[in-house]
Amino acid sequence: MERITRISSRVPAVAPTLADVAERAGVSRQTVSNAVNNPDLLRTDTLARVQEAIVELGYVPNRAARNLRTRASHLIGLRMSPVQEGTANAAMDRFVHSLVWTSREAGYHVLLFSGEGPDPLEGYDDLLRSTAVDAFVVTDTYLGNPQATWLRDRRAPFVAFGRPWGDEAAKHPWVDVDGAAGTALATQHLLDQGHTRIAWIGWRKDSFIGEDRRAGWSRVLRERGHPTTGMASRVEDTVWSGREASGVLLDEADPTAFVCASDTLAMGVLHTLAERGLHPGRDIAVVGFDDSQVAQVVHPGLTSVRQPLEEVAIAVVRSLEDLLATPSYVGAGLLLTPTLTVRGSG
Amino acid sequence: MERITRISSRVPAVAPTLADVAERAGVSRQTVSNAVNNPDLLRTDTLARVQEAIVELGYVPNRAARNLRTRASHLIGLRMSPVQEGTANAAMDRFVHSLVWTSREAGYHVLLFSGEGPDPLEGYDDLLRSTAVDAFVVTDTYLGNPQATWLRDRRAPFVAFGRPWGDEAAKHPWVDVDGAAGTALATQHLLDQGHTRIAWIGWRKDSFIGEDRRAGWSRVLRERGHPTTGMASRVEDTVWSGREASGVLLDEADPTAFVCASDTLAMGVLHTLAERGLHPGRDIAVVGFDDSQVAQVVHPGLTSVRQPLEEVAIAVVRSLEDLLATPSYVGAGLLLTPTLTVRGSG
DNA sequence: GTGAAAGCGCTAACAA
DNA sequence: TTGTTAGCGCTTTCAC
Repeated sequence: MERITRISSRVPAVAPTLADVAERAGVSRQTVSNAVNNPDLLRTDTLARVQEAIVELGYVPNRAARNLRTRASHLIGLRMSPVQEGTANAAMDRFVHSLVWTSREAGYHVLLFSGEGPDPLEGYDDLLRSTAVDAFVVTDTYLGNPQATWLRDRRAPFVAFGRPWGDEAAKHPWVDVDGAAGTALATQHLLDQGHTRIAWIGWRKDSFIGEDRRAGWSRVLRERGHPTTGMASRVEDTVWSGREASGVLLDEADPTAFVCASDTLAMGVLHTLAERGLHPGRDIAVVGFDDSQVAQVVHPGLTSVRQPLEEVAIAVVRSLEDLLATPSYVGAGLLLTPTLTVRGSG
Repeated sequence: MERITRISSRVPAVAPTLADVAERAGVSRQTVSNAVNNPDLLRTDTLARVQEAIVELGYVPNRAARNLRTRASHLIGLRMSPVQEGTANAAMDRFVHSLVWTSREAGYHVLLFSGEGPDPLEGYDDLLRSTAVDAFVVTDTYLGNPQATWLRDRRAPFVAFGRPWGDEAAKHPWVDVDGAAGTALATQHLLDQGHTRIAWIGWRKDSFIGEDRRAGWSRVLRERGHPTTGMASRVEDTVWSGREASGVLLDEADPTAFVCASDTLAMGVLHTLAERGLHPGRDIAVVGFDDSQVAQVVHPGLTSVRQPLEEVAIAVVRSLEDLLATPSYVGAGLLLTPTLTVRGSG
């Protein structure tokens, strides 16, 4: 049975199906399917014939049909949190890019969804149960949210970018960046420059990540016998807070350098310095965290801890593949080490 | 025929199907389908009974099956271009956020794919022909790329964020932001502040967008009889270029203000000012374009033209709905007007 | 190594 | 208003 006539060789009016290819190649539909998915099963000449037909017809497997049959979508769900205006949250966007790129090579695409509304978890549920996605990449645990528990209860396959803070017994796969190692690197770098009075501006105490990053700073200073008391401030993650906190610290603790939990806070420090006629890097050193675009373009360049987000994405996708394999495999959590990008500010 | 026993009421071992709901409600599968998709067709009491069964069973329609049957995926494809390190390209990320948010309300999700490789268009083709996405949102025409032609030839449904530069006869739906209006706004703002020698730093002449933005600046100045000759520079979109260009202009044209085609270039101007001990906003005014995070956090705040990306996303999704409706409808291109966010730099 | 049969879960078209 | 039939395009048995 012939299908609808092609209007042009380049743009068929109707997409060819397995059956079309099979007819053309003189084999059964099943053989074409095998040629696509298990080429090893075919005899070389059969395979060649089928592949030729595939090219001639411009056949591309229909995803919906395949998804229906295999009960998989080859889609990874990623929830986009609302934009944070006024902060330098480069990490998320860079991570998305890396994830898209990496997952492509693994045969996955990234499905973005926004998780706003009464129940932030609702989006996950629908997507999963409607078989729209195979798994999720969760970045919110990164903020200390215990939603991993919820997802596990729903048997939702997911890999977290961020440790299961406060739930060390968690059994889900995760990848994270060692914030303490990053700030230790930053602090060490400042010590190497001759600074000894190094202040910390970080987040409020209820932030696991904030405390982690703070730990790197305090550990290095204590190890070297330098003061930490009175040298630290815990504030909101805003430029304004960074500006305020650095002003107070400059007045009261006489630091010559600042390590900050974020580029946003570091930018706040730069505000204070500018207002006081001090030059970052020359008079006072400043180090931020995340190596955001802001750090890259501001004068004279903001030294910043850079998370290896490309590697994170690779590890996340690898964990995802393990998780979705049969049998499913969940490896140990992976902690990656950030680097320090040195620029003019210190 | 009873299905596999549920393990718990909350997490069924097997997702319920239409048939399960139908059996439970004592109706046919089709009626359940109607209850979900065309509730108006049902008698009130039948509808109620079916809905009750849906809730009890926690039924969620299987997307793959629906997609196969309806030949639609309710997915919008969006290509992610590689990250531009060292520039303040906030627009794309903000737009993605807006698009995700807006398309959700229209029942669409956003599928991200990366278009790298030998043929940048390959990704589009596969996605479309495999019925993975219903349509694309194309942001690259935004840079003047004529790939719209390619997509049209493939009969790929798409809406462009960006005018069909150089192809005014293009028939595809598009939404764009009036760059000239934005820079006109910026220039006018500077004139209102008393500036008369206002310099331009923009992109190379082969950039349609760059020329568009430049036109707003030059038009306003000419209208008011202020000089433009020797007041403009066309460079690469890098901080470094902005720094260089502003240095030269300051030396040779004696401007008191700069309007730039991007925040990246504006940041370059800030570098020059910092190096010369000049204060942005007080000594020299600087206006950028895009209202990036950089503009928001840098000292003393960078005045910048802000694109209404939320509105763009809304218009894009609306166009998409029109395009995918039957019969398909393509309205006129829509040009939105940006606003000016005034900060310390001018 | 290849083919035939069956069915994934859903909805368009029609019949009742 | 509701039910029946058929089939979307694919892959998983299981024959041959």
